[in-house]
Amino acid sequence: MENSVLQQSQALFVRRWGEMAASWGISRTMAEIHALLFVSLQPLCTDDLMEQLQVSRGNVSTNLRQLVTWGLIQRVHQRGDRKEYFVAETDVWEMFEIITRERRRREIEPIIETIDKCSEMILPTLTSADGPERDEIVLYQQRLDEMREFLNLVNSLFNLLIKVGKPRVAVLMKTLTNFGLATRE
Amino acid sequence: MENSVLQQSQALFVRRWGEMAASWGISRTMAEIHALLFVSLQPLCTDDLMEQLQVSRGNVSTNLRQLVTWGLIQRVHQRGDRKEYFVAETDVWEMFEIITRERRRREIEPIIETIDKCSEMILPTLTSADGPERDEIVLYQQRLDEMREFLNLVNSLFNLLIKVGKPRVAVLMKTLTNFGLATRE
DNA sequence: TAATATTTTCAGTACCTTCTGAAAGGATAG
DNA sequence: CTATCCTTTCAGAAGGTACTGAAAATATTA
Repeated sequence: MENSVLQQSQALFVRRWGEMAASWGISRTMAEIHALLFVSLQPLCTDDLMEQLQVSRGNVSTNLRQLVTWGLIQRVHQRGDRKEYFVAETDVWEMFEIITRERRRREIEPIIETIDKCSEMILPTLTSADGPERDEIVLYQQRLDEMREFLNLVNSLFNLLIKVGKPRVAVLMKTLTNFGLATRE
Repeated sequence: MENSVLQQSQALFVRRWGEMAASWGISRTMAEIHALLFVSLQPLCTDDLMEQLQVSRGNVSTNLRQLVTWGLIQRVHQRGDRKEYFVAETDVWEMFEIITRERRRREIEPIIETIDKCSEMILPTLTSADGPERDEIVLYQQRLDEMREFLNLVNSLFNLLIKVGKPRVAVLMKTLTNFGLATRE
């Protein structure tokens, strides 16, 4: 089969998507598999993915399983074919929710917990220490608080975005833009 | 020098910060150096960092240079000491702006450009193709558009957040929360 | 100027993640 | 049941990133 313009365009998208994911700490191949399913009209099977991405069966299998666990793709069956096929979640907004929920749980929550623990640790010393040592503790406490506050903000923003959801994003953006203009000094 | 509670707490924070950064595709050591400077009252020199993080001089030197390039830390000089010392940008909001600006430039812009290019590529074929092939192209175009729209939204949100800035974030959050409540079905 | 202190660079090494390929496991058809 | 088709697993290999340590470069002092 010759390479159609459509295939060339899709290959370009898939490659770039993989590169972007790699720089965000996500396996390149996993992202490429997801991208390929995302742009495909028909479900794809393991052999399709192996051929198009030139990777091994084991690699495809492992990454498919992870993508299913994330909830970013689903198994589907074709009548009269034993093979398993896969389709991607194609609602970009849903994808956003899935990814941010999981990454917040894995990477934002732990750092928030750690910050709280760090604050607790130094609490008793704040009352006992004095002089330059006390200054150091107070400053450290301040910086922890600021970081904690910022992470709270990020969390709230994501929650809000997800709650607002796709249908009302346009309205939200308008509100935000107005806000930006209205409070400009 | 014995390990004070303060030092233990800071070490905990530094370690966790490094782990978090690593899962976001940022070098663990670079993040640890930044975290250590962030929680320190005094500027630190290469030897301080080498000792506390147990890494080599070359490693510290390279990562310090990168952090300076990012604008996340600055060189400072101590009277009567030849050594170079470093301090971190401690305004969390400023840090956020620096990091998001750079990462958007490196990782969001390229994928947006690629999506536009992918769209352009298939534009001519849209008029010529027909039947199932045409369906496939139309669907692909739709998915590209949705993704493009989503990335635009993300960009706008970051721009707005940065423009609003630290002092007015509280007001922004209140506005957003009201919005969330007001449009809830 | 030379002597000394400090930083930077980078070739080689270590480490960690991802990938391969083949064997084992599992499902379906005959 | 056996044969066939397909998927999963995982030990070892490959590849890529980060690190070390020492030599070179640079800066400071005398």
